Amino acid sequence: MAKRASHDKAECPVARTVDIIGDEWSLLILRDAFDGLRRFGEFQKNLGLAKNILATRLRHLVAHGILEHAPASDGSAFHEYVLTDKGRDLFHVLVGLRQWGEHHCFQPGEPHSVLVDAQKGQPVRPLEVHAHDGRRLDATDAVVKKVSEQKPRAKR
Amino acid sequence: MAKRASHDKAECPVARTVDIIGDEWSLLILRDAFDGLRRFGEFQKNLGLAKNILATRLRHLVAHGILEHAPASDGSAFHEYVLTDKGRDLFHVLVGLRQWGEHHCFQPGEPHSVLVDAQKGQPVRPLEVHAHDGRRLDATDAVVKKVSEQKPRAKR
DNA sequence: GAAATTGGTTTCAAAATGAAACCACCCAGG
DNA sequence: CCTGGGTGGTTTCATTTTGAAACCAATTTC
Repeated sequence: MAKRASHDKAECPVARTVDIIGDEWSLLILRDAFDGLRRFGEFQKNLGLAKNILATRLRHLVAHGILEHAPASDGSAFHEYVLTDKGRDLFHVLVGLRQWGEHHCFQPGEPHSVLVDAQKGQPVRPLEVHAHDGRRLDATDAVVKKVSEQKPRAKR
Repeated sequence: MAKRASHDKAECPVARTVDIIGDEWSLLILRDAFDGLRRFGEFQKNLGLAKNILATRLRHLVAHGILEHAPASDGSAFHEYVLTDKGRDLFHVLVGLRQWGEHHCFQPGEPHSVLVDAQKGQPVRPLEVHAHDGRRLDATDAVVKKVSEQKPRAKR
């Protein structure tokens, strides 16, 4: 009776995404993956989570094509977990989480890690949402149009 | 012994953010809040989650200053939950989740809701990460600089 | 060839979740 | 003013998930 809710068939893309990566450990695993971590032991050590939990999360991310479980690049017989293209496309999400945290989760002057442009070492710009015509949008300028409200497509 | 992990003192802003909003229901509540939902019953009906869970999540979001529990705007004696400025700053995160889902969680031709510019009705542009100097960056162009690697600040 | 490291799985207790029952307050109608 | 229904929860209890630790097989190192 207490089955865990699933949103994998929702019409809302946010719900489907959240259904896949919307938990604490998955997001932190992805953060570490973007940071270059690859090996089971690296994730486990860096995150400090139980190995069974890590194993299930990695399996899940691999099953959804976000990570790939490939032979280790160091020539050993072990394997490693690397971001796929699909996984790399989560970059914006992680940047968004990071920038919000930088802005709202630290005291003034409290040090935190920073995301910088690898070439110049300068911090990246805050994310912005832009309209199709280039105007900058904030939350009140954008609305969700449900499927039922969308214009029926031209034929074909 | 099975205490839930906490990252509220991490030096990584992603970890702190995820610690606060990194769960399925909180993210979906926020999605609905951006969509204009305000009342307890609206959230409960739209999300279909148990009332006790909703109550704890809302309390948590209010405690962290993301939602505000204010008297209802319709003049009744009830209250409603509205995004604070801090909460509205999560817009980019939700947009990121949405765009990834649009791109990766639907079959070609499968309908989904769309985030559009309220003025013109056009879909919003995909998010982009830009360097300080305006160059567009992808995941491989950006690196996290840990606190320990940062230049000690000039005096003062 | 032995010992340590890696990458897990298994086991079990503790914590979180979910469904349903319950309850207090507000509000509308008569 | 009384009553019935809607709103916004809290409580209770069963089920599920998590987390810690023990265990284990394969690999690598010594």
